[in-house]
Amino acid sequence: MSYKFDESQPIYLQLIEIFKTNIANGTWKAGEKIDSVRNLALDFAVNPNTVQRALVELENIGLAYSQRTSGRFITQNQELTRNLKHEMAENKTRDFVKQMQAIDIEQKAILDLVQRCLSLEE
Amino acid sequence: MSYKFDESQPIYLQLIEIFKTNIANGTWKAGEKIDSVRNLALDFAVNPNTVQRALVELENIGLAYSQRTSGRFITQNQELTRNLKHEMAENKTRDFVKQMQAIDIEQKAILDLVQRCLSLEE
DNA sequence: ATTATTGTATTAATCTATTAATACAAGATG
DNA sequence: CATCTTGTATTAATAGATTAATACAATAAT
Repeated sequence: MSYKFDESQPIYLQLIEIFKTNIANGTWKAGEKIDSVRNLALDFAVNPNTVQRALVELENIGLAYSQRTSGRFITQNQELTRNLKHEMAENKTRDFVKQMQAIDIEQKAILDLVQRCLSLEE
Repeated sequence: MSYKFDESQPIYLQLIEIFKTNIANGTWKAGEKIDSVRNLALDFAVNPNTVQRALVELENIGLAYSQRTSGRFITQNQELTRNLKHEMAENKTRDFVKQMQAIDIEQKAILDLVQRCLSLEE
């Protein structure tokens, strides 16, 4: 694995984002077992406590649960994982539009930019 | 003024973003004088050193310059301020699209979301 | 039964962002 | 000339994120 972390943000927050992304895009499926804290820490080359902190957050929002000795799992609740994807998509869109409007980009120009960016990848 | 800062990122980085936004959207025009470090610090309710740090960054990328005792100014170079707007717009678009693709949203869905978000504000 | 692996908890150390308190230099202002 | 306002620099203190080194509890694996 081995990610590059952004220096401008705490690693545990970036881990949360990565984990949520894994759930949203189906890399981590509902009910599936997650790799152990220690292994994840090795993969991401960070301290186990940092991973632990991010995973506890994931539990707090109901996306995962842990079983003391058998490991940690993604929630069985497929409703939740599906919602996550939509929520993330809508939040990111809202943020994006807000930022574009803050620098005074017109509606049509926003759509054009997105379209152009998408068409670069076909 | 008085902004709410995000706890997930250093304030000086958020200040840089705010200042760049001010330039990009024309709030701070090319050649104009900026408020003093001390006043900005009061406005944003942060330490003068934090403002100073952000402003030095602004100078490093050529968007501002300081005159020892008369104050600090936005660059006279209108080319630069115009470019800033375009660069920011393109970067934000690229980031946005990347994030949306990371959570497995299809091209058409991305455009739909943006369009829906924009139409909510007319 | 023993061992290995799991999550969890604790405590100290380190590093960095921020605050805070100043001081200095230089030009503008009165 | 004296004072005020600039930007700038320095140093110490504080707060929070991260690392580090362990230890414990419970259960799965052997």
